[in-house]
Amino acid sequence: MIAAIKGHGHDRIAPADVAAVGRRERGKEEKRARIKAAARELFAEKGFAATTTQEIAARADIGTGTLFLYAQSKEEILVLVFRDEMDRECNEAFGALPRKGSLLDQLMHIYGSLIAFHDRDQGLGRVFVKEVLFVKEKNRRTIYEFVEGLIARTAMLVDEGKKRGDLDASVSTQVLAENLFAAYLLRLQKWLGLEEKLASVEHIDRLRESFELQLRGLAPQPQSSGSSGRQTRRRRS
Amino acid sequence: MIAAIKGHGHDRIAPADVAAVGRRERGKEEKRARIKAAARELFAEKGFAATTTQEIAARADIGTGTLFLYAQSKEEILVLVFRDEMDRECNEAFGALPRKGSLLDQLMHIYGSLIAFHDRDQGLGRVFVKEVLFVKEKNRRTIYEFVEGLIARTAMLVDEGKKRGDLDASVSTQVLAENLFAAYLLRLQKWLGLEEKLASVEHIDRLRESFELQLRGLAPQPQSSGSSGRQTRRRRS
DNA sequence: TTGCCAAAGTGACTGTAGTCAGTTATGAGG
DNA sequence: CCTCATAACTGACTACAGTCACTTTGGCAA
Repeated sequence: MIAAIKGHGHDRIAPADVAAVGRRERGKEEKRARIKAAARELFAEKGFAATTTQEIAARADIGTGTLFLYAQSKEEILVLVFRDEMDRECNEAFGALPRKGSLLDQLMHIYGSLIAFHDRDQGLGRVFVKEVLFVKEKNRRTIYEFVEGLIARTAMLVDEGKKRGDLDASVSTQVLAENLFAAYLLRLQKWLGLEEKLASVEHIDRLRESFELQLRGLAPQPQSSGSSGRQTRRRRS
Repeated sequence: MIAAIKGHGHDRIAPADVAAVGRRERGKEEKRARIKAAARELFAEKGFAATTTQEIAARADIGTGTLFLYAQSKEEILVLVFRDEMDRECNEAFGALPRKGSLLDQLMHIYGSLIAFHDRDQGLGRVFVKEVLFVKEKNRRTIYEFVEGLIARTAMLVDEGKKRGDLDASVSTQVLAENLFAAYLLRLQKWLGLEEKLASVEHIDRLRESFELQLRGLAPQPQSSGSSGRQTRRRRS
């Protein structure tokens, strides 16, 4: 298939050229794509549990063993697929961010759309959310990146909130972002893991309550130096 | 082994009597105990992955099939074992609660000791934490109860904090308790799941930061009615 | 006591995730 | 062009979680 382009002698390829990365790399990328496509289809058709790795390999037209060069477990195959879709959803959500809303509005916009996303396929979501923080794969850039990326983007929102004056400057952006994400993750896990068979709308409401409480009292202090003197200002009323 | 006590004729058992629940129930309870013991030993000896369900069954002196009457998966066997130990740890921690500490101190006492507990066996902890919110077993009273129980006890601490005047009365006890637990769980999952190979002490520090931020600004308002303006918009009962 | 039913128990068996010893393709150097 | 090193690939195979058709046991009523 199209040996082409390989002039013959010593025409060095530009190191970072896109198309000229050699057959190996291109082949791998193409296989990875085929695996994702095959898995996506089969999971949609029959669900995660009922799909066998053999089937995935067959539909992707590769050997069984090859599959496990690209993912270290069946669960990781799902993660491979899901990560793409989560990224897309996430990018859309951040793209359509209401520029003039409060921080809470913005957070709900993002995390609400993620909950809505999971609402569309709870079966797969369940497995994904379970694996989320437990995937150890050689080729980084899957879950870890996704989680950290989401937290980082949340941190950006928080930072903007600070600049707008919604939040006191002494609040740690990173800690707050993690706390917000933590509330989201717990909600997701309780929803998809345990019973709690509420409608997704209710989960969104609950999440809003969590967020509200986290943001409460973090508005800038009128004038005093940053740190609010911890607790008790007045003892028992 | 001590057939005993079964007088012989028609000595009716008091319906809710502890020891006289009939051979069936006693047999089941005893088997459950044997399973837990066997699993505990084997997991400690060889780790979770290297232990087979056959081995557990053999050491517990029951058939393979029987094992799966008591747990629906290998992971659930671990949960069975771990739940007991977590309970013990948890009870000890709550028992030794510093009565005169601040809410933050109390929270750190409880959750710090849980982190220390997990520090002692990270391999098993990893599996446990992964399963925590995803175990669906017929006989309730395992994970769900543990998680909800811990949240409820956290809520008690929060409530006491309110009574002491550490927290404003308008703060939702339940929501705050869940938020605190969420921060703990995320920390645990990042620790045992992803890399983050920090020492447990560091995780404790990070957790304290999370808790501090969550409690910040929740002290009672001097006199005005609850909300600090800005972004509380919805209320919910 | 006996007979019956349902609950509990069993282990040979099955389906499948994941491995590994062996094969093939790629590309670098000569 | 050929040769060699090694990365990529393969599918027959293995180990094991979990099932299921059958057996045993316990409890109860006649």
